[in-house]
Amino acid sequence: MDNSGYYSEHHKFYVAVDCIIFGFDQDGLKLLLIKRNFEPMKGKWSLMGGFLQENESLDEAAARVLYQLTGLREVYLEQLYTYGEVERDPGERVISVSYYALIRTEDYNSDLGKQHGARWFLLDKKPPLIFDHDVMVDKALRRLRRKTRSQPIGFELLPEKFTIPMLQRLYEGIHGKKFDKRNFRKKIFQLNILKKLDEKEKSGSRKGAWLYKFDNKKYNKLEEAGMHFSI
Amino acid sequence: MDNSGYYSEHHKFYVAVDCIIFGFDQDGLKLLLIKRNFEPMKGKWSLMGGFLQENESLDEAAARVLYQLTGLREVYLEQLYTYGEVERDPGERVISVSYYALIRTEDYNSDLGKQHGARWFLLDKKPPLIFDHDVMVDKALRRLRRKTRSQPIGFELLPEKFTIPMLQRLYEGIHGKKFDKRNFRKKIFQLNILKKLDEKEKSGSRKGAWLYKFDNKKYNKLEEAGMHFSI
DNA sequence: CCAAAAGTGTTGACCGTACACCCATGA
DNA sequence: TCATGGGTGTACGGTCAACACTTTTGG
Repeated sequence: MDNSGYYSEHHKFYVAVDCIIFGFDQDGLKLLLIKRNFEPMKGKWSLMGGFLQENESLDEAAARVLYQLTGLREVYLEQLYTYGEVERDPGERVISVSYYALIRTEDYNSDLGKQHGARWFLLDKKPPLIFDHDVMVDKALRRLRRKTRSQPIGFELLPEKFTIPMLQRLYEGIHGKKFDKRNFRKKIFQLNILKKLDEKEKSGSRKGAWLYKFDNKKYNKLEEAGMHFSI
Repeated sequence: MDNSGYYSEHHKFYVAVDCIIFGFDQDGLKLLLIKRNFEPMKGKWSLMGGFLQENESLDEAAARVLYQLTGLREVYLEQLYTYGEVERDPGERVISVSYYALIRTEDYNSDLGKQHGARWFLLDKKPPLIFDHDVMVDKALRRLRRKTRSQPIGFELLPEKFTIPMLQRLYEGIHGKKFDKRNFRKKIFQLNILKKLDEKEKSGSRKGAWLYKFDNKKYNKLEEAGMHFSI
């Protein structure tokens, strides 16, 4: 089918994906950033990004870019927003589609990261980023806050076995405020999506905290029913 | 600045915007659709769209496309999602950024519409659309539902002066269900964003219903304070 | 034995929802 | 006078937020 008659009247553009990569450990909620290795803005901190290729969808491009930096596949990855200001990239006109990812820092392959000059930054200690990347991060955080308020995503950021205090610290990191632990436990347990294990995590305290696993089966049932989780 | 060394390794793509245009009148919530006038899929119903040009941002392109069809500027217009499947447009690879708009059907210039073969369709009587446009509409409706649940957008769909029963019919159209009128009034008035006028609209009933205006000043104050409106 | 984090229940305020009758008027 | 849509108030139940003390144990 030749449609060059119609389509070819129009311009073509570079299309990129940029990934806002969230991670979580005992220090708090973090972002994975890289040192940009080409001009313009070479050497500045930046989100990990890459250009869309001919044979891949946007989702595939985002997954590829994420894989290149972290060695991870099958992670939580969601499209956020598309940035198309004419001068947003001073080098060339580039349309950038942003995605955010939630990964377990423990799974992350730091050798790959080193090759890209990547580093984790606590959210509130993040350096200024190039272009409109700060805006992208801000939007990602707002989306993450909204999503975690209505669905229990965020478990993607925790190790497979986790304690309630860890989960609470995660939610506090995401929302940037403290929650009452009695109310927090109440709401989490009401959802009935955790499986209690017969193990304790003893490194965080003398007493030790019980470990839990996320119960996918129960969660999927709940999701179909259309739950609401209000932290 | 010449960056061709880096950027030019990559492919370029056609980028389009597609507009989901919502309107509202006494019949209910409607969508403005056009008959596509070029191949592939010529003659099929489609969202109004257009290709991104070299000198405009995505937001500008969406506003231009909307203006071309409706003659309206300064309408509520918000980016939704970007579609980049390789085969989504069988004619050529096109990345499409979707936007949704809320317009007053009374303001709409139907002459321009006719030139594009445009027609309003009640949401639940919409024909099947080309490509992934049905998915776009579905996503737009879900976004509209979510937004109108937390912010009183939707007033953009009403004439300047409107009655509470009209407003309720609008919200019922958006959410696809009936609300109790006492509770609806209570919640609307609690927001304190309406100005009661000294006029009645008498065409809808014998008794007549009081007309109201949306009070922008009060609304803006409220919005800063971070209100929540739960229908 | 003590410091430090884990764990546990109750109450009051507010909000959402369900529900039924009178009002004004044109025909 | 009556049919039609507009307009009004209350009571119950559930959910959210505030709040303080006991438990465990390594050092």
